Amino acid sequence: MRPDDLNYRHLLYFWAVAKEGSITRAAERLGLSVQTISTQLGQLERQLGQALFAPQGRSLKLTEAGRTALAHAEQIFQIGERLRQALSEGTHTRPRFAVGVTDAVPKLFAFRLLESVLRPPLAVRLECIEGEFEHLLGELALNRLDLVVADRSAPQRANLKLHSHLLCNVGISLFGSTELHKRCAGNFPHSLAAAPLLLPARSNPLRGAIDAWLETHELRPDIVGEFTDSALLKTFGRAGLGLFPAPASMREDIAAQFGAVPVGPLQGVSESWYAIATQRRVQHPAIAIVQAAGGKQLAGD
Amino acid sequence: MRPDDLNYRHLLYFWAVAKEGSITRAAERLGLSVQTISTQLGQLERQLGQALFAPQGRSLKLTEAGRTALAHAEQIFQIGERLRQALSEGTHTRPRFAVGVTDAVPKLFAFRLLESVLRPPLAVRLECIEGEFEHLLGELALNRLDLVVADRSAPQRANLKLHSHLLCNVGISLFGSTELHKRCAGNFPHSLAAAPLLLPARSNPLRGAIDAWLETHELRPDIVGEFTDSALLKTFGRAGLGLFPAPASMREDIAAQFGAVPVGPLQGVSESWYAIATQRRVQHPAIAIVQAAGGKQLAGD
DNA sequence: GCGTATCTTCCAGAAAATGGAAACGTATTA
DNA sequence: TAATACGTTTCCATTTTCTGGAAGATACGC
Repeated sequence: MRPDDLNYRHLLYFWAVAKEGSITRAAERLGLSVQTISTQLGQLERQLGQALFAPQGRSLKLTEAGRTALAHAEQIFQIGERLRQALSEGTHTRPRFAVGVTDAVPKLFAFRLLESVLRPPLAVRLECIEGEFEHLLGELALNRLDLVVADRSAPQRANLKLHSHLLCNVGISLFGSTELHKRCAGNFPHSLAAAPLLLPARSNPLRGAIDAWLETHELRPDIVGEFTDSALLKTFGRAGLGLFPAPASMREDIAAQFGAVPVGPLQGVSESWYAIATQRRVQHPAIAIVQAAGGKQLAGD
Repeated sequence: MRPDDLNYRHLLYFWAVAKEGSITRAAERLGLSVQTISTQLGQLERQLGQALFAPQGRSLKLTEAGRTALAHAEQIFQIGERLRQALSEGTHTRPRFAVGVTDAVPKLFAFRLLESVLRPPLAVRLECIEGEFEHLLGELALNRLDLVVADRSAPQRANLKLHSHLLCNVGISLFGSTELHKRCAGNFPHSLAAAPLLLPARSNPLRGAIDAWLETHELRPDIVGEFTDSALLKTFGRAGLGLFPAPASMREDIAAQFGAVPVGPLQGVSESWYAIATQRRVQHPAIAIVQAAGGKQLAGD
């Protein structure tokens, strides 16, 4: 490699830093130490003969040259990622559509959202990945995912151009087996005082809203379980181990699949689901379909 | 860097090998040893999990996966090169147009070919590079040049998609100072038997044609100098040190600039100039202008 | 001011790239 | 058929580059 050739490893680190907005976060995402990134970044700047970042307080800000570099790097690594995928998936006829879904999103909702992209005219090969919200956003940034469906919108980070599209906002009720319903339906919500409850984990935005709701109603129910995965939560609910929160509008599905009925509404508590994508010149055609499907479910409520 | 990330250095070497058609040539161009390239290529294939090349006799042939990889690599390194240039040239308003010109091309011809791109509507910043034919083709392959003007067309190498456009074909005469003209113009070409001659170097295609012409006429003139640079050759000619070959149609220019007049035509000897470009989706707009300018000079002859 | 968060510099150990030597396989030539 | 030329691959010691611990510099918030 000639000395004046671009060092693509350095460029990759630069790209990560630019998108994450800080060396520290980029180092985390790349699984490297900050010194390493800082050093390589310095080498890249020295080689290019100009600064890509300017110190901005205790963090960094892209220079004009940096913006140019970022725009090019974005393209380069997008193509690189496509190459990696093209070679790893062999010669499938169906185009790939990779979606990350956080645990908290009801499987049925995700299913209805995504089922249509499998059918013509798109007929993609759907690749579904579950995982931590932050991890999924990382994969999105690396162009390894086309879309993330989550129960929260994306934090706005500098240069990481994410677009969060609200798919659906639903009111939440507590559901329970018929037995629990018998015990708790009367005098709701005061009947909850001694009721067993299955709740989302604290990392889940819905959990915060439910905790606040319990607070206002001065209720101290017996929290018997916490889950990140909404399906697992409902499976425990099906066994009658506790009341669990779920979208009021999914009453029928929950009755059919989990044998549970609404015990009472959590007034003012709602859950939102978002489709999060990177802003690209050419969006994956399946994204529009998914967004439309989200809108339909919203209208159906 | 994650272990399953693309190694862009390896990809660069693969790209060079694919375009050059052999590891040996790629190693030469990159200034590395064959073992190095071979090793890295092997690593890339192992990491991707499939062969990019298949042995074909004692050389290599792209596999289907290799063709996919090449197409992507081509884009990646083209963008990388644009980035390098965008950053090195700062914020010029004029778009860059980089042309390689081999020594053998008369400067005046090159000038007439290229002058129009400096003027509106294109108004590019012209970057002229002289050098060995092979070296210039290398720069072209690396996308560091947009066009090469040379006295020969490009050899057809596998995967190195070059397009040679014939600009001009001109008949050659021998020119000389008025003094030499006096000595040699009578009884041409037999008068050449004892005449001092300034000729292009043996690497030049025109030289082959001239040698053949001398052979057929059974002439053994006194070759006093060999030059790769046609301008330097003519400068010696101007000093009266020998007769020199030049396009018959440039008579007036040569009289004005080098004080030399035609002594006699080399029947059947001609020189061609070519504009050589890589085949891209979007050609540099200046290339069309240059090709048109070449056509005009041809018409004028 | 003091603790904390962030980037940078220095340096030694770890990892990767590199090329010399030689083996191997295939085409060309005698 | 053998000899030769050409091109790739493998082995391995050397060189270069990358990496992260430690410590220093600078900015922000309380």
